[in-house]
Amino acid sequence: MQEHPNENKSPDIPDTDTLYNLSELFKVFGDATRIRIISALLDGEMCVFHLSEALGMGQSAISHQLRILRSAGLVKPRRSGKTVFYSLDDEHVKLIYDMGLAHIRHKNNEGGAL
Amino acid sequence: MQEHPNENKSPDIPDTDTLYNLSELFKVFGDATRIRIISALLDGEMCVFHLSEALGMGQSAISHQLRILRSAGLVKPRRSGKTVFYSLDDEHVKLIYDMGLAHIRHKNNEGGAL
DNA sequence: TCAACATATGAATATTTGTTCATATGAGAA
DNA sequence: TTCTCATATGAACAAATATTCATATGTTGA
Repeated sequence: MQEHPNENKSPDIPDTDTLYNLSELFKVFGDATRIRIISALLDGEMCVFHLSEALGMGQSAISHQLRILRSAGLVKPRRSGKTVFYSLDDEHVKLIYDMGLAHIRHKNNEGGAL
Repeated sequence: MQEHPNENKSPDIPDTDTLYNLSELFKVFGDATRIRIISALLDGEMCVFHLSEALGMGQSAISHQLRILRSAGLVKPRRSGKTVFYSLDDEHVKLIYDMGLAHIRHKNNEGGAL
């Protein structure tokens, strides 16, 4: 036996279909506008108009991106009168977001050392 | 004042530049070929030829994608004679990958319930 | 040096995708 | 109902991107 950190030699390779879905999920995170929306929603729900103001983009562009985020199950809408408030659907969203940020910062900090 | 659930009003919103880099990171995960490469490398290093065989794709396509993965700091090469072995650069890669899988499975399991 | 092999790279092409513009849907107020 | 406001949607265009083909780089062995 070896004392390497990763003991689980699981040939747990998901099928191609699952990996495709996984790539589709990350693709949703892989756009600057959508990430900015997610980032804005970390502090709580926000309506479409407010989002478009915060990001300095047209309402239509935001709405289109919200639809993609919604289809992916990353955000969910709440209607209140004429306005629709969006919020993160799931704690996983924040976890994935934070994990990505951690990676970036990790890479930034080793930049000078290597 | 209102008593909304999210009290932590942390204006910890990263600057647009950082969020752009974050989206670029997720964009790298957001391709089926690259995710399959990452998935294959979870079990250990693999050479380019073997990877192209495992994925049933041309060597050039794999090489192109490996370059993207390498630039993003997700995989690293190790040369041994003529062959180059690739492995995951960083534990974060597996963490992000696993987090994404967890999200997908989570969503699949709530599909019937909601 | 030359030949054979493994990988990397560049150009070209086809597909995907984000934004804009115009318009449609839907809710509240009069 | 009709007007207005907030959001959603569809079409069109521009930009980004993955794969293929051809070729270059670099290593090993003769």
